[in-house]
Amino acid sequence: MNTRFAVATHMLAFLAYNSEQPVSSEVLAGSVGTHPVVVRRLVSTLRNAGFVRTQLGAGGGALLARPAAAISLLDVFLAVQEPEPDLFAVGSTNPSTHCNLGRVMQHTLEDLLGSAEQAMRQALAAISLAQVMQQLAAQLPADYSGPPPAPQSAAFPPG
Amino acid sequence: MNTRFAVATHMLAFLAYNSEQPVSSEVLAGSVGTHPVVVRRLVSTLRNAGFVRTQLGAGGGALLARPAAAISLLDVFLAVQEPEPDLFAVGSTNPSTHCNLGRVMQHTLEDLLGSAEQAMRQALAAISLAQVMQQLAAQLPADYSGPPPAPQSAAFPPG
DNA sequence: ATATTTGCAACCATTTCAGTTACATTTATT
DNA sequence: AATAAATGTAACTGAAATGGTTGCAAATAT
Repeated sequence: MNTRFAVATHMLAFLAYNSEQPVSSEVLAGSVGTHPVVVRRLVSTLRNAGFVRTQLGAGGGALLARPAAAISLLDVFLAVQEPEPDLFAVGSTNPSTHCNLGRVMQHTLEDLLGSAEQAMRQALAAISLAQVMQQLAAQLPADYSGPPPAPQSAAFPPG
Repeated sequence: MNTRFAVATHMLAFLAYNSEQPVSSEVLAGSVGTHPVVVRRLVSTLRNAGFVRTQLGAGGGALLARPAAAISLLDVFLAVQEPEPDLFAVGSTNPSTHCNLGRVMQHTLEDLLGSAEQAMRQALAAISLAQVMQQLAAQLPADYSGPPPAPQSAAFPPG
């Protein structure tokens, strides 16, 4: 799997903390550990999905577009994965249509493996960005574990 | 994701049906829709994992090494994926160690997303190859839906 | 005006993957 | 003993995906 889901979640968490003002792609890239253009690509996707909004021009950047409690990890997962990922790639196989087993195998696997994928989706749906923040706060040093710090504070210096 | 899991499951199901005699990589490749060498590569993996055994030489091929009820789809999944797949690729990100959020994000995501992956694994663990066979039988034409047909029958002509 | 920043297209290097070729080895059959 | 059939494995290939990078137009704050 690619890193987009993990990176997108990381970015959203950052935005949730710094919810006061726009965060530039450079700052986000610093925290996430990638290139600003990579960040902008992902932000673009998240903007189309309605999770963030962006401000152009100097002092611009990305902002969370809805409360962290209103974004589930399943939302994020679906937004950043290419259309219909088909987690187990059953659809990418080419079973023989002349072989009876081959003919029905694809359908059967889609059924059975689909249930496993569904389980994963339900687990992701049960986690909101707000919960991610909570878990993060519990692991941050004591002086940062409260609500979002003052705008552009040193809490998250762009490494 | 790659197609190895789906293909391996297809192959195992084929072997479970034709449990009487060895099945050649060519026949398997015919049903699965790939190249015999690709089949042998996968068979090699499944053999190391203890799911199939193989017979060298003329008339040789692959055979199921244990009852279909004793192979879960999680077994197959784990055997066929490269070591520690890390479904969500959290470990492949490089969050900044200078940014407090970056520093704990990886750990937090591994925790939270790990629970989703765990849900998927449990769902896979709950499905045995025998169940796959059952579901297959239900979808095969009536004359094939019984127990395994006679050895080398026309039930699954290698397309 | 100027500096900052997004948006986006284009390109590149790396990796992964499945398909393929080639060939040594093993074994059944005659 | 000879032959044919089959596995085991290494190596190469082409295509696709992925993430990084450059470049530049457009927007906007100062």
